[in-house]
Amino acid sequence: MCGRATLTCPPEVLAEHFGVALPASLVLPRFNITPSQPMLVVRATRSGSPADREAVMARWGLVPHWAEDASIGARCAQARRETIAQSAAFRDAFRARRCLVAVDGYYEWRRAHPQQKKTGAATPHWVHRGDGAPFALAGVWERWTTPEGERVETCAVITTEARGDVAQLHHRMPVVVPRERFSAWLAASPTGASELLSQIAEESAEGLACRAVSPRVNRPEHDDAACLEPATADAPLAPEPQLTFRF
DNA sequence: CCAGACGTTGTT
DNA sequence: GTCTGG
DNA sequence: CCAGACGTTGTT
DNA sequence: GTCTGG
Repeated sequence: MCGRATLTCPPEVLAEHFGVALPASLVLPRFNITPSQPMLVVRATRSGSPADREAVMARWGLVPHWAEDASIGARCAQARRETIAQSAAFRDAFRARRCLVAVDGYYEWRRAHPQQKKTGAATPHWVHRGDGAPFALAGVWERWTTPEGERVETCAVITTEARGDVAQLHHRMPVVVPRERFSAWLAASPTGASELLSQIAEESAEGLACRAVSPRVNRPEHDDAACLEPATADAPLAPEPQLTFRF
């Protein structure tokens, strides 16, 4: 879950919402952001006050500082809330390098029936805020140095048990940080971060809406507004339990 | 002591 | 089936 | 997350 | 880098 994302809102909306200047390398709009691609992340500045933030682009798929090659990043696009504080790959970042991953939606694929594994019958859904605002996924970031000495910034999104109506889509969901908790999340002490994360996770479904969209988004090279087209109601391969436009 | 893992998803 | 690339 | 590849030799 | 398994 949460293995694709969107960032389609105007840059001035993003800058205002997160209280940052946007990096020059940010490309907008994005309708199909995949793991391995740059994500917009907001973090505390190196020596600034808790409210002092900066935005940078970080490759989606965290690579721990001790990794010998970057391949582990392919399996570290998400970090489980339940284990992040103990896991070797994520715990350092969780203590010292938490961030906000800026999105205005993410995709969730839902199979109507368990039997539909190889049949390509998973339907993509776009999860977004009912009010259309961008929002923040709880994340962590790392700086990895290649054998050649090049520095690469990477990030991961934290997932938790699905809450509320989003649970109808999937049993996991990203942790969503409400705007009033931005500073607390970025500034929490290493010990306080776990407690805060649990609190934030409980509220993660609030304000989210969802709609079934075109399978066009399945292909990572499709990065355009057609990905958000509502799924055509005809030719459903299987009856779906009532779950449609918005919660 | 050294060697080897270090992660998530989903699916059965 | 499993891994890599996007 | 899904899509697509998944292999070797030799020869041009 | 650090922990677990042998």
